Amino acid sequence: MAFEEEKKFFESYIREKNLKWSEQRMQILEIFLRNKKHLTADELYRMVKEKFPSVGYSTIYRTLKLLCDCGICSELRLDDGTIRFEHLYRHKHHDHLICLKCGRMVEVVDPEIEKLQERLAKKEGFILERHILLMYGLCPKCQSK
Amino acid sequence: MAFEEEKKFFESYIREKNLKWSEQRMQILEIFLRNKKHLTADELYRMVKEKFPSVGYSTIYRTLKLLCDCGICSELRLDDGTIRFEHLYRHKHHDHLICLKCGRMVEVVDPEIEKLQERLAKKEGFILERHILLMYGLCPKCQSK
DNA sequence: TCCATATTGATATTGAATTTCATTTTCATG
DNA sequence: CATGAAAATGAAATTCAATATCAATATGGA
Ligand SMILES: [Mn+2]
Ligand SMILES: [Mn+2]
Ligand SMILES: [Zn+2]
Ligand SMILES: [Zn+2]
Repeated sequence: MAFEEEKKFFESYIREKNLKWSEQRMQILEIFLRNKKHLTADELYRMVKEKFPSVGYSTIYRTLKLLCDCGICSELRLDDGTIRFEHLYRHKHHDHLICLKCGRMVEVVDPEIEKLQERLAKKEGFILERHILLMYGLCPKCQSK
Repeated sequence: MAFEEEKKFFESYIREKNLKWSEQRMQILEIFLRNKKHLTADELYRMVKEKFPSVGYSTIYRTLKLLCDCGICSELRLDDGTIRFEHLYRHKHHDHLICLKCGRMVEVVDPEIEKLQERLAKKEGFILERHILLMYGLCPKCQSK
């Protein structure tokens, strides 16, 4: 099976916290990793359910929480309130371009923007910890329709 | 009473849409405007309730929706999912610095950041429509504690 | 193997937001 | 002014994602 590294990482986190390994947790992790980023909890639930029909909704949420806690995944709250989960393990910080028509999400980083944010914060006396930048518009494909 | 201009503006919007003027709507608008920005629906509800004890929760939500539709107020969805409403009438676009400790929100704009966002979007072929930038950190006061 | 403890999944519960609906209010018309 | 059609209101019911509860099950150290 794939994603041995992430699975080992998750397992050590689990051991460290005196939690227990479980088939469900590993299945959820694998399916989360196998699929492209930015799934909702419900989308993930349906995918896991296909291979593992007995899985409960709560287990999805509980496992996602663990995955967020250990840094494998991270929650992204969009403009409309929906929460999507994205890969964080060995992924650097990035912002998002989101198509208003088809929902496509492009991951981007602009070091200059990041730097200017720091400058802006400093001007107001803030010490920045993190930020969220969501840019909404039309992707190339959706512009021609 | 204050905010005559905004009230007139709201009233014309209401007439235009063949809706009806009501005491509640005007009270809600006035209290929304009177208070500093970034209230939650519930905070606004409580404030309106003080002067107008019979008001219902739904009327708050319904009026906030109208105020958003006509451009007097706008919804700001924060990182933790809470929705706050802010003044939009004669207020320009701005982003937010938010203190993680005390919740203080500072409104900021950096034209360079805005420009770089456009550049970044163009690089990916996107046509930008809007964006949300939330910067979280510690405000000056909260740094010394 | 034993067994304390964590995990699971069905179900119930939460809380913000919305919908429903009987009653009240608005306002164009006469 | 009245009148009445249509909109607005507030209480209550409903929605929906997320969380909590809890009896049954699985895990893993001794
Ligand atoms: Mn992403
Ligand atoms: Mn603001
Ligand atoms: Zn698109
Ligand atoms: Zn502060």
